[in-house]
Amino acid sequence: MSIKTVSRVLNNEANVRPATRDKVKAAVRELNYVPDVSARSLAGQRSYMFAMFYDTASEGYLSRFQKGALDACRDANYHLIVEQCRVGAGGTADRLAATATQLRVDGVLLLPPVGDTEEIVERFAGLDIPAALIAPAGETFGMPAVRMDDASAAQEMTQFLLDSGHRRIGFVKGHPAHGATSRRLQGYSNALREAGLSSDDMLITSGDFSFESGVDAADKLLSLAEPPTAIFASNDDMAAAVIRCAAERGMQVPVDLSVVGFDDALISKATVPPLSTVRQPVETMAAAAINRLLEATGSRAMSDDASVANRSYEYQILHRASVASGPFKV
Amino acid sequence: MSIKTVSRVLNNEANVRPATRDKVKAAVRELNYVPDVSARSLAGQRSYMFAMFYDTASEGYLSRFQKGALDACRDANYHLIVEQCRVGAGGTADRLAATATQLRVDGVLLLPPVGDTEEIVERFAGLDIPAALIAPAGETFGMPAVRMDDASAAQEMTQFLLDSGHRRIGFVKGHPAHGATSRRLQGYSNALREAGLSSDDMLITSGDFSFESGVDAADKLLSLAEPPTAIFASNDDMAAAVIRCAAERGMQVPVDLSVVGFDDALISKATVPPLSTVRQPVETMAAAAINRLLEATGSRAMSDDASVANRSYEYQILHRASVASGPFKV
DNA sequence: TTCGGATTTGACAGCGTTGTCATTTTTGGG
DNA sequence: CCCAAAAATGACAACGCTGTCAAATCCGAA
Repeated sequence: MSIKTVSRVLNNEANVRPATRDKVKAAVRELNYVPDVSARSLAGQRSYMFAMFYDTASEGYLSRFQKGALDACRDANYHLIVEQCRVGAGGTADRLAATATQLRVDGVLLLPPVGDTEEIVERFAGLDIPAALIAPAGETFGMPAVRMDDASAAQEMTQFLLDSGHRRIGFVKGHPAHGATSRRLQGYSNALREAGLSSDDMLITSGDFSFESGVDAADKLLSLAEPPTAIFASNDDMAAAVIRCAAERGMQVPVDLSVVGFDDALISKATVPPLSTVRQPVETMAAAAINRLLEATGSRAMSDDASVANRSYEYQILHRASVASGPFKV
Repeated sequence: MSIKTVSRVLNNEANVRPATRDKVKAAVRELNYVPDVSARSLAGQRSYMFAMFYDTASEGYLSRFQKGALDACRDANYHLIVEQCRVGAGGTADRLAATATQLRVDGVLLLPPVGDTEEIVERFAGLDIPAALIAPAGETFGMPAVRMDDASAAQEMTQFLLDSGHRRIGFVKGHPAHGATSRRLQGYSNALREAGLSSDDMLITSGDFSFESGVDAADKLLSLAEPPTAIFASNDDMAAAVIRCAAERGMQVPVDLSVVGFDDALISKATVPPLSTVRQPVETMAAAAINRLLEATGSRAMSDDASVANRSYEYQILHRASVASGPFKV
């Protein structure tokens, strides 16, 4: 029983007699043997490692995404290296590429806004390391991408506000570096346009997904001479900030102001009233991204699911108590 | 200029002539060379990798901790592998040990409740892989531990409620597997005892750090014949749930009920009114844990800071609007 | 200028796997 | 029962570094 035979068994290669295979497996269990990942990646062409690059994800997004990715990795006996970076800073593309190279990872996950950054995406397109883009904005250079139809979700949510009778609907944008930001704004605008409403630039404020930026945006919107009767914030943290601001001004949500968010973050259940929001299948998307990388590595049979390249994932609109309907003055 | 000399320069070893060193560095920059981590860990005795094992951390905790750890890793040119596990499940200790071994990591971070699980901690004590325990409950087997004085913080917070005139103070416990859970309860009890109050078991409810468990606990406490005038929840998610429940019952916080939490999670700023809470230096503790591992690996000079072994980290009590004072009926 | 010791550099053998290819064993047909 | 082809197994180099130790170079003092 040579060392090579053991290797064959552990890698599930063909041409090993069942009896031998069993004997090896027994010994492995007996000795509690685990193959050394470093040696494997040095000698073979796989490292059993993926890297996940992110900048700043909202708390809930990071933990949900990471969970989905880790579950998928575990199933495939892979490990996940996480790395934080600043997409704005110079040399980030080089550093990420260098990291992926020296780590010999079999693939990388580029979370937003990393996968939205052309310089970085282009860099990985030039490397021969598979990269999966999560919710990217622009050019994918033929790389696998996993995304949700943010525009439709935002449009649907806006439509819901319109259906509830709202005509002046404020919008709080997300972080400009994220692809989702423009797609969500797009959906909002589409809904207004289809309803025959002219969009009022005063009603569109900028934000960066942070609670604080939501406070600023809400202040601006609620101080308007003609304030909106509903506000759609690009994520729940900012929506919660809007609710908080409204409360401070003595406004009652949803009586005086309807508010909706995006993400179904934990915070959306804690606000009073709870927020209507959009739930993304974050864990599923993370797992899908890992599976794409696995396919690229050739370690996973192309499933039907996978053959639907770059498909969009289903969102879900959660109706909670933060929206009121009624006739509003125009 | 042999390959060995390059190795010496990259590892900052002594006995390389400055001129040689410069030449090598120039070439490295020129060729964009990065040493292969797998080869390094196979040949040498360091892998430049740490592993972080966690079960389920609250969203905010995970992202803050991970950030602190990653920042510290980056400074030392280390990488971080994350792995999720279920401490309750059988064989977890073996699997974690196997993972750490096959990965050749230079150390592991055991987050709560992983580092609270005797079986797992004991397993790592037997391995020769340095392990740092984060906020552990029990025996540390001589391993480096990084913790905060949860008991003092909870006691101080409870004292604050007492000082505000509250005499019936409800308590919502955290997840029983976490060491912090009993320490926080301890602090609460201590404060009551020192105030000469007999503790009422009816006022102590169980929870598991989740929002939902907070709802259940709040329902129980607020349904009491003699309900508390203040509730101390072991974390902010549960405290937010308490506020939400109170609101649903038509109670005004803090007029009818004072609520305090623990963690300074994002959610604590979103509640109406915002929560008084305890802020832990999570990032600092994570960085400290990494530094301990670095010391254990011998790659970091023992700093003064470090010589204070297993010291506690400073918390901060944040006073926000969720507590009212006044005379309450006893 | 020369010598001895200290400093700097390099040659070479692994580290624990996998890939390649040769060798051995098994299998089935005549 | 023998032989060829197929299947199973093993020998060995290589992956890109680091550790060890020997060789080369440098330095200052006599």
